[in-house]
Amino acid sequence: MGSSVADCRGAGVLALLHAAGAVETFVDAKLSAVGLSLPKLAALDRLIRAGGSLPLGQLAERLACVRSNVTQLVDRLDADGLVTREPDPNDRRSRLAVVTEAGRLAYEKGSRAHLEAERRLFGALSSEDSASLAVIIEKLTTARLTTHD
Amino acid sequence: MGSSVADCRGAGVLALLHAAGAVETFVDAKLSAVGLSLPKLAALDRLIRAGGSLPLGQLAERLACVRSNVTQLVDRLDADGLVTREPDPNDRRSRLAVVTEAGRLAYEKGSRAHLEAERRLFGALSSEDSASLAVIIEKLTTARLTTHD
DNA sequence: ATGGCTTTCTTCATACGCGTATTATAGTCC
DNA sequence: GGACTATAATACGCGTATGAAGAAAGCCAT
Repeated sequence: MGSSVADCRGAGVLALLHAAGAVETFVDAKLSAVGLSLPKLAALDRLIRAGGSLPLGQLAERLACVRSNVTQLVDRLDADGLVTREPDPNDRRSRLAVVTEAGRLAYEKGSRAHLEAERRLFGALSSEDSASLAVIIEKLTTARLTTHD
Repeated sequence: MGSSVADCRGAGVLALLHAAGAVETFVDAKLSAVGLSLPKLAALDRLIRAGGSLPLGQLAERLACVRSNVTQLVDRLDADGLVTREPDPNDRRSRLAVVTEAGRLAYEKGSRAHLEAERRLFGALSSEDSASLAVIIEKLTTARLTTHD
């Protein structure tokens, strides 16, 4: 992401976005040490969980983003040698993103980096904090939908 | 912004980033109705609070982002007619971003839209929730710094 | 005063997200 | 079988973020 939303005082939207931006920056910094970014790690994660390959459209769906975005993300992963594009034998319209060996390796390292970052950040929270946070996140994400007149 | 960080289960980093992305999307949607975005509103805010104008470097500092970013943001605000660039009488290296009348008007509307979005989102939270969130945000943003070895 | 650092802004390359064409392939219906 | 529609990937334009490198202006010290 990279929010830029500075301001913060109080616990309003801006404070939340600022904190999220800081968290993301922190995690991304850890990941960049192994040549990854959060979007790249997420893509590798979906591919590996799916058994090593997916049509780009499927990948887009699992990443909850638009197709054109995945096209570009896979371009970058391809340039990094972490995935390759191969024809889909079942549907000639479709192309498969396939994780390479280097991709699996990067995923291993990236996952460890991510877990470590998570421990650093969330280790500062008590278990009640974590529980509150889960509730708050739930409320915030559903608030928009219900007030969606 | 648009984080793309899908996954979410539990209250880990990914869930937090996902929620923040959703919140940002929501606020941005409200702002786009008045022709603004969060970065643009933030820039207008800093300029107006500073009395109507700032050198670009100062603006970058107050937005907590890099200069090149502000150059482009001011380009867009300029194109929108919300800000103009004027020479700094005190230092010819420097250029001032100056809010226009249209800029002040947009700021008024944008602020109202932002406040309304805030009410919608945070209205779903109890006052204990808000208090917890403030604490959590504080802990998360300082955790990184203290474990910064 | 001139030569050398610093500061200010801009430009360029890159990454990531969105939406909207456009193109190729598949499936369907007359 | 040929036209229509649905779907997959891509191309393109744009907003927002970063960082590196350049140009112009100021400052300082010899």
